[in-house]
Amino acid sequence: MRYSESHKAETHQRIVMEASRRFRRDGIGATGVQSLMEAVGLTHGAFYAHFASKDALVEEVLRSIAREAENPAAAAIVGDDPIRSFIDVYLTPLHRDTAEIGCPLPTMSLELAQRGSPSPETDHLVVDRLDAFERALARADASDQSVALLASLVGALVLARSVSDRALSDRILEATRRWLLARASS
Amino acid sequence: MRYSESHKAETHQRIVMEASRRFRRDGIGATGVQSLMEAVGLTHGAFYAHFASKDALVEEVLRSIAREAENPAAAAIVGDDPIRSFIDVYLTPLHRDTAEIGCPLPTMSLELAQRGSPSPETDHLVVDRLDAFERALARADASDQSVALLASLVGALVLARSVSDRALSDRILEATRRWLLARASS
DNA sequence: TGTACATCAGTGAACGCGCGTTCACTGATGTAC
DNA sequence: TGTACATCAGTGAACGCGCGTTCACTGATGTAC
Repeated sequence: MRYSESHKAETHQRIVMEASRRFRRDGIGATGVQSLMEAVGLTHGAFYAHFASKDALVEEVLRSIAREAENPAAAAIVGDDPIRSFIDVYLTPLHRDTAEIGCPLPTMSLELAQRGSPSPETDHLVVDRLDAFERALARADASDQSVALLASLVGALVLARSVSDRALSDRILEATRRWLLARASS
Repeated sequence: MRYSESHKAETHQRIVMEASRRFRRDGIGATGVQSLMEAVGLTHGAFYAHFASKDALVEEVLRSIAREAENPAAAAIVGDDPIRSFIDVYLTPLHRDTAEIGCPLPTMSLELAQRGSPSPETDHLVVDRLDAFERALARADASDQSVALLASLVGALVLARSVSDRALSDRILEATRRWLLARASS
């Protein structure tokens, strides 16, 4: 069946977006090509009309995430106190429970490294975030603080998503948030 | 072939220790039963003379890690300034590059959660660490600070292991270390 | 305007592979007679 | 002391399964005549 001119590009984009959500929610390894294509409404064979391999999809998803400014993690770098806003949005139960539209670093960064494909895409995600922090901070120790802040945020989300005790998970988010706001807000 | 009385327990322990290293270095999913048993010098079939399943091994490894005090992450909670010592040891290139004998949280915690088996073992690892911090801190905001400190340490190690640029990786460790020592040391 | 052909996104069976797991079997050693 | 048997850690072939990937094929539509 032949489709309208934009049809392929639209399908392509739907695959990328679904993968982007699943990679962040379930991880890359746990996202199979077959179930991914089923979710998009196609059979697995069609995948290779759009991507040379799963790794090629991973790269495109990373580029797509780096591009988008709509994810909660990126959207909050605005307002009077952008750092405070970012912390407030990042360390919420909502962000913890909706990994599929959240920051890719807590879920994907380590897996990308363990997969052994050291593409510079991960570095870009980290560097872009650090640059945004440094711009918003504009302090003497902005460089160190940006790094420490990002590490705290990512670590808190990793731990909050890892523990099974909901109360402990909430405590991790709230305590880190309080502590960071007392020390890191500009 | 029948073996000496302690032989089975020794083999059992060798499997647990090898798995403990591999789980932390490569991840649980990436550690296959076959290659694990090969590393111990046995065939894969023998695995089930020691463990009911791979999940049973995972649980025993977690218990083993919680028990051991020899890993660098736990060993440093001593001396005049135990928090400082801990930070100094945790945020080193050595710890980053020897995940197999390091803290299990950066590598294993998220994967345990993603596997969907919410055993309380992960929670114990986190709670034990937090308790140790609180005891060493003994300050008014010790609870918040313990959580934020652990989050920073875990996040920094996750990020340092994720980026491919070695200089950036070193910078993540050093900047977080400087920032934490200036604010979190007791 | 009507017919023949080219295009190509998507189909679905099949590929080799490694996974966790099962199980009939081996054979060196400890124990019983 | 010598022989027969029981034990059981470890062997290795085989299981079903899902993975990523390949490929001959389909068939609705756009284009050419």
